[in-house]
Amino acid sequence: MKKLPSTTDAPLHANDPTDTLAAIGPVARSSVVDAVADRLRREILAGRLEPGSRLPSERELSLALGVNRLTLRAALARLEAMGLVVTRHGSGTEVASWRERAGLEALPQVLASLDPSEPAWLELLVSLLEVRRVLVAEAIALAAERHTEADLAALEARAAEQRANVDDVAAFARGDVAFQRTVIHATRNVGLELLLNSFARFPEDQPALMELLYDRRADSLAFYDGIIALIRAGDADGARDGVRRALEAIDDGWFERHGFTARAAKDKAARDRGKPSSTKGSKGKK
Amino acid sequence: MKKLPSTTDAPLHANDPTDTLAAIGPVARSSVVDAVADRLRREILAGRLEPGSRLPSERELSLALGVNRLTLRAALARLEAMGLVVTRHGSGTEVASWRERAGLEALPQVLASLDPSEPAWLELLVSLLEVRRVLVAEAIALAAERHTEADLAALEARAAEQRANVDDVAAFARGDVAFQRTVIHATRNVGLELLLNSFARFPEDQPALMELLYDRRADSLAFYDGIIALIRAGDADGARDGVRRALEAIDDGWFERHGFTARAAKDKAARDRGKPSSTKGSKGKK
DNA sequence: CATGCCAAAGTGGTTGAACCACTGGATGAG
DNA sequence: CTCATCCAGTGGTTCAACCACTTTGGCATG
Repeated sequence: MKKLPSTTDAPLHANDPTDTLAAIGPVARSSVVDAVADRLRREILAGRLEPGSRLPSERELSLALGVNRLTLRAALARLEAMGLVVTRHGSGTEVASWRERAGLEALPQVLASLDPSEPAWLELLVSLLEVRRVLVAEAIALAAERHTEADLAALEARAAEQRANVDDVAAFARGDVAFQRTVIHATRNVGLELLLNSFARFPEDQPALMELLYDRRADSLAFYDGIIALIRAGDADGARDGVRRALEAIDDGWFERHGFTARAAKDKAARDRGKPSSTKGSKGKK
Repeated sequence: MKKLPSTTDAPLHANDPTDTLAAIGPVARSSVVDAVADRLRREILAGRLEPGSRLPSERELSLALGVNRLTLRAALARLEAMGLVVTRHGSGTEVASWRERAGLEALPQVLASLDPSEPAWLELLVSLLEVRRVLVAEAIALAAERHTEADLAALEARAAEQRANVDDVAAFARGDVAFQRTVIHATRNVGLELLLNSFARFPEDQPALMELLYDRRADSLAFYDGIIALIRAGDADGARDGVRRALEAIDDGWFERHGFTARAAKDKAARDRGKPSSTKGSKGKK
């Protein structure tokens, strides 16, 4: 029987005492299938189980993990829904390429399964922030076109709530999602709403990352006001460009503050192959 | 025991003879849990099971559906992973609000669970196309910045393949996804790659919709050439604006061709509250 | 020798019954 | 009235057995 690359061996059971220690973490993983699914998810996302390779049979694997076959099946079902694994009746279960099958909600998880010192980690974070910039800019632009007075009032309310959250990272992260949801509500676009959902579990799932990303919360408060002003102004195209550039500046600042300057710059240089620095506009944020 | 609003009653079993007849369709739904999950998914997405309401207990529901409790559980697990349902140990399973929890991949499914004559259907399609426009434009812009010669060659190859697919909608839809994947590969952005995955199952899952959306395949071929030219030119900002406007024109044309003119226009008017028609650019597609 | 059938082994899929763990409201003591 | 306790009902897990599908390799047939 093939043995999985072990992280923490030991049978996975509901009242495993280690859970008590980890209770400070993401949340007590009380369920066995949660534990099994998490374990396999990490193995796959960290690349220790290669895409295309076949998993051991359910009977073997369940034995190896010390859980019932049905429990393992529940975990595998979850992974399959996530697009991390493909199972075919009569044939077997194979590891899928998450890049080709998983949805956006996998990105935070991949990020969490890697170490920030790895180059891949930085690449993923850059990708994530890039996507966020586009979506935020577009949402604000559409909101500028389509908002009502009620939307503006709701935004003001959310921004006010956030002022009370500056000292609590977790609360602030949740509040930020709430603010973005309010913006998106003003766009009347269901697709953006669903897109946001992929980011929404982020705060709960990856509190450590939140701590990193949501430094400078006071600055965010000012940014909220800027966003509201842009939406109120109603100039979609202007808002789109302004927000895009403002967010680029913010993200660049974040990388510098966190000592990614060299690598980020190198990364950027490698990308801007022979192109004039076209994105260096002069337009400010507001 | 509460009975579900019935669509097709009758116990759901593997070798249901109707599957043979439907084999031409999406693909033979051979699995029981597939059938159960599909059934419940439809009930929820079509709004027949209201968000917030509690599902019958697993024991009751499995009995009502004529399947084993574990089979039902597998289906529920899938729905939970999709964000359509939330289950709490000891308490029960309740229908979640897909707008607040589901990912982008739910959009095509919701679309498919509604009738095109319903107003909600049009709203969803408009949302979907809007999101697609943004993502495609951004992908092309980033590709313009970061592509290599190899990327361009791959794009040419994909475009050439599509010329052979003009007569086969299904093949063309798959090829279109492949083309977009190649564009996105040139962006070096994993997030966009994952985002595309949410659209990738579309052709397999909703062939009927493909028939509708991919009329005018010859025009798409020309559009491919235009995209490649834009990427080769390397002007990110120009590409972004150009593609955005071209796609807006294309989508508007689609709505007109399919008799949504009145409603789409009304819809649009309701949105452009007091704004000058700023999006009416003059730039053509290439 | 080439072809096609088909039986066997191995894989995932489904079942029924039983038991465990958790939640929330009913119960009853203080 | 307040609070601790109990318990009925819900989801979670296990077991052992069987069903359905895929693959493969050997065998019969041409």
